[in-house]
Amino acid sequence: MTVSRVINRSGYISHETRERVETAIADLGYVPNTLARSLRSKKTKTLALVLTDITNPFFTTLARGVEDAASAQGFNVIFCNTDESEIKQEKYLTMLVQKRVDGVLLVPACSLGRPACYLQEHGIPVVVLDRRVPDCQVDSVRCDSVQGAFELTRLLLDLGHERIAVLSGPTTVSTAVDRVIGCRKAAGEAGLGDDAVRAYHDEYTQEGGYRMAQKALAANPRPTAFFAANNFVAVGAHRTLREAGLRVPEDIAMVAFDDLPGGLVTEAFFTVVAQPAYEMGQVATRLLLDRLAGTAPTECLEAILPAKVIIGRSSGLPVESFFTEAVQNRTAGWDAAATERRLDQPVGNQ
Amino acid sequence: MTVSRVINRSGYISHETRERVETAIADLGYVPNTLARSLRSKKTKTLALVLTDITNPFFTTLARGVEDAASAQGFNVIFCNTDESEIKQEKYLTMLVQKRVDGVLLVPACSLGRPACYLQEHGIPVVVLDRRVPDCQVDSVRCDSVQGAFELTRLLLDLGHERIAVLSGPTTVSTAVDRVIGCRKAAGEAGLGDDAVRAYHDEYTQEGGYRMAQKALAANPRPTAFFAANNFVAVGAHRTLREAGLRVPEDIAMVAFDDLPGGLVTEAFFTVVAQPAYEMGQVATRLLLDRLAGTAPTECLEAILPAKVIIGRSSGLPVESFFTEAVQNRTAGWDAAATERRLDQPVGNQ
DNA sequence: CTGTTAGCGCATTCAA
DNA sequence: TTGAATGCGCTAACAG
Repeated sequence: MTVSRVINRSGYISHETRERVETAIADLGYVPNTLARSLRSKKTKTLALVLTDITNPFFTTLARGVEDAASAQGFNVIFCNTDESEIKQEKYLTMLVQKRVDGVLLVPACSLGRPACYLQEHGIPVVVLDRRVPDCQVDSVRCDSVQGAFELTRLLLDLGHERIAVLSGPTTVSTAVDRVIGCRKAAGEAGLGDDAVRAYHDEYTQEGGYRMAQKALAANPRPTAFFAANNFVAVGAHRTLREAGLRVPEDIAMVAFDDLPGGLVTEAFFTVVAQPAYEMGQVATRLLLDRLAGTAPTECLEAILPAKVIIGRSSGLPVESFFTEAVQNRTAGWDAAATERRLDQPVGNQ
Repeated sequence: MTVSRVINRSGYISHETRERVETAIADLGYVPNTLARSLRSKKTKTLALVLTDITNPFFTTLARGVEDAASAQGFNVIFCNTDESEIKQEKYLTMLVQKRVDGVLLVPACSLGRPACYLQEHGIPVVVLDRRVPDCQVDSVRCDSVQGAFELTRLLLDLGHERIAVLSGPTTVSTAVDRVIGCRKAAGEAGLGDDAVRAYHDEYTQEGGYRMAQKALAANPRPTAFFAANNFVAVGAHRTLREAGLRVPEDIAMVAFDDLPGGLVTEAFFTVVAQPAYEMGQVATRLLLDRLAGTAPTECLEAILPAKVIIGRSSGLPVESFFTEAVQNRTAGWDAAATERRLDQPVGNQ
């Protein structure tokens, strides 16, 4: 119909017919059907964000970044929680292919590349978020976990700690592995033996943190500092310490990965490496949209965003904050300027 | 094609053709197109959850309840953040009509019924969540804010407080209004004058709480207790108190609406009325799905779920917890058994 | 049990 | 500047 032209402002239309159509639309309460449009155009204007748990404030913030960036270009976002389950993840991915979403932002439930490749094989562009997937050529956006853990550990070493317990996540998750590596690296460079750092692995949850902290406390000699590899783990570990009657930082020092948003916490208690979650979401989404638009370079991009150390009371250091030095950006010039501009602003507080 | 029959397991198919089709599907990497299916069947198997801010743990938890209940029946969920803006809300609602979602769960950005009616006029069932909308016949699921505020205030009154500052949300939001009413009601019944309760209104954010607390502190005589009408406000108000060098609860007692999830907080600091966010999402979604299935009764349902008082250190009371007595449920028998079964379990911790 | 016909609502292409 | 024809991929309703 001519109606289509009116709605999409395409082609030539006389003022008269345009108005006639517009009043008819208003009278009938007509609303165009996106499904039919998408069927025809093979574009859904829809992205998907597949993540492990929207309940985690880190992902929640990231999700806002994604949604804001997407809706700025008229795209909608479907959220999918995998709960770190590969079964659920697979279920969601096939669903997304069936729905013909234009692109997917994926926080992989495991460290394998298959899921991302699966989408690519079906012609759906993917950006992997937060975690590494070694065996797949795919765009990705994340922070440098090794570097962040390295700096956080340096803090502890400078304070004289020589027995550190790393309470980390599942060994299938790259961030959990990398944060242990970064911690060990710092201890090694400080000339400490391998037994200076003891690593524990469990779920990235409060319960996991609680359990790992119990195990760590049972070690002899007891660690003098805890390194929690994520925010939930930190909270769980702290509960263990409180129940054991141990004070932080007087009896045991703590540092952690991932900030808690300012809306949730009255004061900066934990010393953390805060990842720029909102910006990660934004950058990843813009990259994905650039891919869809054909604006991005053909090779596969990898954006490593800077994290920020925020000193809270838990480490025993005087309270201040600073950026990590290592601002890697291997995106070969892609939108780097815009990205870094954003990152001049503080990325979190606790 | 016969293919359709194989995929949908509808009608009769010989084992042989079925297998032939299935191998072909596997060979070709064929994936059915949901868009075309929806266009034909006029069903998208998609719900939408429109809320004000996914960053708030209350809504985050609610969203999980929605997603879990929806995906249990094969439905997907689109999330939309309105940031309390009616403009954004309207934009999203028209988008959802265009997308022909099967149903909408709506946390209205304002207290008017228009948005809900708009959807209903377009044949999309709606369940309103968390807030009242007086001028519209629509299903709704929420907690009793008046009752919750009443009980929380009673706690303060029992401790001898006679000057209470209610730090509430925007006057356009029903919960913000109701929580003030409940507080006033408790003071009235305790025989206190109108000046015993002083109400402040601002945004439901940390900043809002911070500002309101500053104003409240400036009053002469100073209030002896703060009632924060939501979790973010509580955190902001607490920051004000800390900056003013006032201790909680020694110098000023605090109670608040909305729990902070266990994963985020190491100990129960705030005394709160915790709303069963996850269950609210679940109940609302099941109600909506029952509507879609034609299983729900024809009249308009209103489910008022019980909240739970959790005693933390902030009020100055000994720490324990109990359910509110008032478990209203005006859902006329609808799934009430299942709902209440769920609610026997604790609904939050902090 | 299997295939055919037709149409969901839109936009591309071509004709008027 | 407008309209008519066509097909996106699927399934309801029939035939075979």
